[in-house]
Amino acid sequence: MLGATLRHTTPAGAAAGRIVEVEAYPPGDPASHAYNGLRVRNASMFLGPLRAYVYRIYGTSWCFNVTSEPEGVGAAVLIRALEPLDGIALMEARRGTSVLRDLCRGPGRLCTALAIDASVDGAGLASGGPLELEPAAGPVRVGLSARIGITKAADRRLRFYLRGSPYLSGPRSLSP
DNA sequence: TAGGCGATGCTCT
DNA sequence: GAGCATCGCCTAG
Repeated sequence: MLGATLRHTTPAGAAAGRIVEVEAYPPGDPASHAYNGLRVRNASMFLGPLRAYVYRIYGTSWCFNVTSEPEGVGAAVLIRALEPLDGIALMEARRGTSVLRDLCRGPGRLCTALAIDASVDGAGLASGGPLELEPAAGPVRVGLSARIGITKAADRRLRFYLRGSPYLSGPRSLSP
């Protein structure tokens, strides 16, 4: 996932960014929304690989995940931050800021910038559709750390980021 | 940069 | 009724 490009095309235009930070929520993980089995809310996690799983958090923000396991197995990768690439004016308008570093730094912010909400929950990520995931162009330098903002299984090192990227979320100390 | 806090809509117990 | 895979605004240093 790291280094891949996420693009969302809407009637307002296209917006895209390079994925620089993710967190894994694998099968059997107590912190995963799929841990307690298939529910209405988490149904998209069980659809098979490369599907969108979108949910609302704290009543105010959306979070975007990409499913990662075969159909029937609930697991996903949370996209935590992007490096803005295309449609920057559109993202600035949606976010209400022109600070490039802040456009997609954090899971809720990148959803606002790309206009991702419940309407794309369960959608496929094949090229040609409104939501697209383009593979990384080349090798990337990966760092890892504990995940941010969770309480269960908080010690597992399942947060992955592009070393040296200025577009990472969380405190600097977490991304050496 | 770090820490506190309110807003807000679910799901689960 | 509690607890969140968060954010923006504020203050202190």
